[in-house]
Amino acid sequence: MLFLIENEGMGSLTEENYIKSVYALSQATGEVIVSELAKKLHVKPPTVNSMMKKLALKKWVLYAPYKGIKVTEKGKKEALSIIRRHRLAELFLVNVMKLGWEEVHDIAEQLEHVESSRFYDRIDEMLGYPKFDPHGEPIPDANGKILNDKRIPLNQAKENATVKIVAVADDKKSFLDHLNDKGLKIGEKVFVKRKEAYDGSVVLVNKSKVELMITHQVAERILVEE
Amino acid sequence: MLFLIENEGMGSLTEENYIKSVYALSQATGEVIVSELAKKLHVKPPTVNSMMKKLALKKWVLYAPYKGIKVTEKGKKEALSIIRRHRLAELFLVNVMKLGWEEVHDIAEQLEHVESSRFYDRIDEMLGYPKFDPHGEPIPDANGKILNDKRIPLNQAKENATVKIVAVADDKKSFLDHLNDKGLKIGEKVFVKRKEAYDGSVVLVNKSKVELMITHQVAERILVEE
DNA sequence: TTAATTTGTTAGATATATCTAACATTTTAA
DNA sequence: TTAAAATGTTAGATATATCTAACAAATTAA
Ligand SMILES: [Mn+2]
Ligand SMILES: [Mn+2]
Ligand SMILES: [Mn+2]
Ligand SMILES: [Mn+2]
Repeated sequence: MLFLIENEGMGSLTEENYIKSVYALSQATGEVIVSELAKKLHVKPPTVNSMMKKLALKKWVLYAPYKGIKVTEKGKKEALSIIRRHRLAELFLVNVMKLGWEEVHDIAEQLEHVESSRFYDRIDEMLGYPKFDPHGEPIPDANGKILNDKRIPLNQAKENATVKIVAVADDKKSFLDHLNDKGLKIGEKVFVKRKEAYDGSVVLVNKSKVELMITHQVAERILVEE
Repeated sequence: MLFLIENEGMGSLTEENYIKSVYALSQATGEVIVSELAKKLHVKPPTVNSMMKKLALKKWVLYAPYKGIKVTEKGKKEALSIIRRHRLAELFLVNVMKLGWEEVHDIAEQLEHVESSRFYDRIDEMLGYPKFDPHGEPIPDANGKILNDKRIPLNQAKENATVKIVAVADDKKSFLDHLNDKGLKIGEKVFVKRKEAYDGSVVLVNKSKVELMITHQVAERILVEE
């Protein structure tokens, strides 16, 4: 006889990574399609197909053949709990362990799967129940509530206006190394001097009156306010 | 065609756990046998058999049919590196994150597999390059050097002598909770009043002149000096 | 020293997570 | 509105890590 233990509520490391990506894509583009997920997770579409069937059984997603993927409330809660652990870990690595914001993401990808509420409760406490991670991303609270903000990508900011950098939409090392080189960081105010129509690049003036140019690729990953 | 990537030097989480156990058993009993490893890892003997074949291919162990398991220098180095990460993690959790010594082992079992030398170098640095973990176990240095000490289990200490508790040979929560109840901790000096011949229990007098009795099971897991 | 017991190995099955090849459906373009 | 392209699914294979059942070797007891 075969006993299938459903393991309600908990997920394998792989399942956790899938639901996190499903949630992230659903935030960006509404509907999630198999091929996008496959690209994001560096797997082939059939792999996504079978994993989505599995997550559908767990009620983390709704999945009908050829109809795309929708996250359920349950799946959203799961994703936010992982995102919370990821962002708390990143802030801990920067604020307590004094690592650079460009090197913490890969470590947090591992720490987010540590199973121990004591560990995360202490991190949260030591950091003073923080609201944002080192990249300016909001940290969901223990109930999965997350701040909904009105930040825009820098490439959508108006010309001849001063904006404040409040977050980055990418926390990979290569991108953050590039920002470090340009001297751009969270909290910094910059004046948007010109947006080139041809290639989407943006010319900024920083607080030391120095002019610098960033490409569209970079501008769309910098989130600003005002 | 099939390309087998040997993945030299690195090990999966499972392989890491096996070599750690092989090393631990080899320290305790010299020769490691399949059934002991199986018991320790809560798997069946055939599982150990096939994993040992795999580790033998990686040159972490020597393994001949019916001849038992021997750790190689390479395997020992691997094991000590994992033990180093485990013990650094435990001390970090106690000293920096202020968790109790009885609750850190299970978290360290997960943290020891985090792949990031930066993470462990910073922990080491923050702790001031410590020599012992919260349970008194020596922390191997980055080259795998580990202190070889002359501590003995409390049940082997002489009667009518004062000894200092320097380590515990078990860091599971149930055992440490028990020590917490008895008020016994690392650094504490106790007088060995009597060792019962019948059941191996030990009667101690603590520094407040209070008499307390511990069973053989507990005494053999407390390591003392002098 | 044979027989019983313990210990170890092989063979074959199961579960997870992945892949490729073939086929099906949906969307887009002619 | 068909044909082509893009996207998704199924079937079947591979790799890892585990198991049970059957058998083999070594150890221990009678
Ligand atoms: Mn991140
Ligand atoms: Mn982040
Ligand atoms: Mn431990
Ligand atoms: Mn320890």
